[in-house]
Amino acid sequence: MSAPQGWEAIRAEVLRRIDSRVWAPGALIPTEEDLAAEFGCARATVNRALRELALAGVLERRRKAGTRVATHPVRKATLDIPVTRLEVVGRGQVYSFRLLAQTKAVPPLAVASRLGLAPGATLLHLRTLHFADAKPFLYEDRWLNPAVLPEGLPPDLAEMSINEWLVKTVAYTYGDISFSAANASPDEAAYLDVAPGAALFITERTTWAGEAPITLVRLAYGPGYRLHTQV
Amino acid sequence: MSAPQGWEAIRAEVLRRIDSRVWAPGALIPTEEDLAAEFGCARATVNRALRELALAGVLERRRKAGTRVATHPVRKATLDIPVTRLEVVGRGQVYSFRLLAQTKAVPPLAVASRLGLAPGATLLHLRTLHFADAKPFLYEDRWLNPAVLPEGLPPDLAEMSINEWLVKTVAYTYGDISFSAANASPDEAAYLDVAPGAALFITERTTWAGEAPITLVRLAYGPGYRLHTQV
DNA sequence: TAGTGGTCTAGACCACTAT
DNA sequence: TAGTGGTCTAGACCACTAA
Repeated sequence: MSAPQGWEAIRAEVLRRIDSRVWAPGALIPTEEDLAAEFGCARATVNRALRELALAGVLERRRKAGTRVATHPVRKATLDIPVTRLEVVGRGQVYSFRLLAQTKAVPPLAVASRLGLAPGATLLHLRTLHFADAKPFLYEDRWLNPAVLPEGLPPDLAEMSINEWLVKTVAYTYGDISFSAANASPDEAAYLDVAPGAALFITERTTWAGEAPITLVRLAYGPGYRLHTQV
Repeated sequence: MSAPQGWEAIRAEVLRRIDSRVWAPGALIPTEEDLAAEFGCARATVNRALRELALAGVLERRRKAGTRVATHPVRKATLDIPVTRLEVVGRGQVYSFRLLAQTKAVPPLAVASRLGLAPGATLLHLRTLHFADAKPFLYEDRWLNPAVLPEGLPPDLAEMSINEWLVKTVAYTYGDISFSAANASPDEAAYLDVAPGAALFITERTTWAGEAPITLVRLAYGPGYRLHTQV
């Protein structure tokens, strides 16, 4: 057996009561103090359990108003955003990558404005193809702000992909991510070895270190890719 | 000003030290006890801050081994999974939907097995088209376990979509979600008013109440849809 | 204004694990 | 086995807000 102890047991019991409709959606549940008395523990322990459930979107809490079972469960799903190499290795496949192009260029206006840079600023433009078991897995198109690279690019890009080198070298404090779908352009189709127009899963990330933009990267995954999580 | 106080201030300071490379990736940081002494607070307060950062993937903690700055920041992104109606309304558009079909049917084997049901079990099959400002927004294909519906389907489906009625009626305790991309089938293209083969953003959810499967639903979003979050 | 959640404290014991 | 994080306690004060 491994019955949860402590705050996890309380979280489980609260979930059970919600599931069995002892506490219906929208209903007010007892105060932390009352629950602590019922479960014979400190209020902080109940607080920990209810706080986690509120974070997960199961409960809605407001001071003075008390705690309610969420009516519209805006469930929160937590996604892991792994480094590509580890993602491939985690599937039991062999990882490799190939740098297709590395240039200095003035980015499109949309890129510059997304990064909050003046139009006309020069960025590094890198395009990389990542492989799983020697099969194309991911096409990466990256714009990189040279100002955040104290020593320029690493000399040896054989060992480590740009992304991995970046996260070791330039810690970022803030970023945003979006997911969408797009039809493969002729170029992308050729790189990923799929039919032109195939539906690709697209991840776009922008990252910042404080006020300074670091990079904007677009990842195009071949057909069959799935991002998966639990709620 | 609104300088953070308490554990949030500690979290901010730790992030600052990581960002400024006072604590490099992979480095061991002081123990909770030491930090509590430095910041002049209780160890529990430091623990709260470091726990949040570990949850976010910024730190890696192990008993006895101490706390390290994550080398491969498997950053965690938190996504909100809203009810479709609220998603549309949240964009400032008018929401409506149309139930295209409602039948009892034996689902494909893949569906039955994903739900852990015996092959041959009969499920409800619902197909719904959701609109934003009278434009097709989302095509929904849902299999529903009738065993979890104590009173059958609601008589009036004009007010509330199936999904919204479900979450009010059958609280679920567990689910999983996956995101992918797919080319629009001829049917989907017709419903969503896009070209056949257009890249659609696909969300698939399976939900459970305890041991009982509730529903498996596939949502196909038209081109232009983006799921967005911050890290 | 009073009720409720949010957080902090000082101390304690325990669980895990590097050595 | 000893060091470190994980959690709990009993009590306190504060922040927010419904009534």
